[in-house]
Amino acid sequence: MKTSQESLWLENQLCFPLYAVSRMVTKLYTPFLEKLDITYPQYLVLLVLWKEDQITVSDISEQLYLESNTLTPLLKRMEKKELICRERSKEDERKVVIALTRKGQELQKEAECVPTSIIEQFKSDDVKANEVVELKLTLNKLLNMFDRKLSEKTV
Amino acid sequence: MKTSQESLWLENQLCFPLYAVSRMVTKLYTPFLEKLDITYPQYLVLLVLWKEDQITVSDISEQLYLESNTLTPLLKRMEKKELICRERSKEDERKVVIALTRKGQELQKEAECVPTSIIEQFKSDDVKANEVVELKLTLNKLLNMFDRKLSEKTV
DNA sequence: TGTGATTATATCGTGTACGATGTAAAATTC
DNA sequence: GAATTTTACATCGTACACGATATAATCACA
Repeated sequence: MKTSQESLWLENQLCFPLYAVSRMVTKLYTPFLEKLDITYPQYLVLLVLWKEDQITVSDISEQLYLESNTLTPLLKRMEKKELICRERSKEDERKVVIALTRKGQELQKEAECVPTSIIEQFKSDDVKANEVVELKLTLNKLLNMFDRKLSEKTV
Repeated sequence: MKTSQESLWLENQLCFPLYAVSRMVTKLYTPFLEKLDITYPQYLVLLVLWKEDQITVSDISEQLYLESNTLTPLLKRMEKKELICRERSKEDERKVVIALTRKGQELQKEAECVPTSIIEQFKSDDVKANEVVELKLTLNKLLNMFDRKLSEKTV
């Protein structure tokens, strides 16, 4: 049984390795994304748009769990780089439709090598492939759980 | 076998749930930390200091994997809140020693309930306790691996 | 049909993160 | 022991995150 003091040790926390690994993985992407002149959150937006183009800000918001206060400035920066277009919907003037430009579409080909390059760096003697698979499964379960909790609170 | 297109789908990425869950867990802490008038990274600094007081900025940097460009302003804000003292070391004028104030020490008692409150929220029908343990183990392995890689590059 | 509630996005302020660079003290080298 | 290198922090600029709030368009319904 852990004492209440011990429960406050950094090495006993789950949250800390989650926070630290997340930042380190983002750093892994940086050299690859720099070549494409994009940041990691911008890459995530592109992943969403490459799957489905011409979607609203709130569609992106739902998929990435980022609010408009984060997305609006981020999307404006992507517009300035001419990766996307932002346009008010005709049917519903509240909505803003995000569409890939030619440049944004063409970036997909250049990005196709990124995922395997990253996975490569996860391989090591200590961390087996099946552990990484388990990690991803558990994280996705947690994500869905937190997602449900959030929507329950709104209702 | 995944196509190169499919490898760019958000749901096939490992990095994304890592990034999203990390942010969500930080949000879980917010209501608890707000009562203590601290942020999540400030809480991490306190965790380090509660274990070992009177350490240098680079000691904290090593444990949290945060550089001085992040820590210096963060520690200054904590100094303004009178949680810590920042003082140049007499032996080595380059070093800055961080020490808890009385207020910073006393905050520990109030924080002791936080870890269990958070763990409580991880429990769910979908995510079993042993999965959370596995998650933590794998994340720590990855953290150590990336840590080694970083130090190799410096050498 | 008007009017209050809801929705979709934007703005503002604060606090991280982090690459690049600066600076002064200490260590190393010649 | 002076010059060079390294170390320990600090500063600067840019880009997220996010709580709180604003605003305009749409919806709901009395």
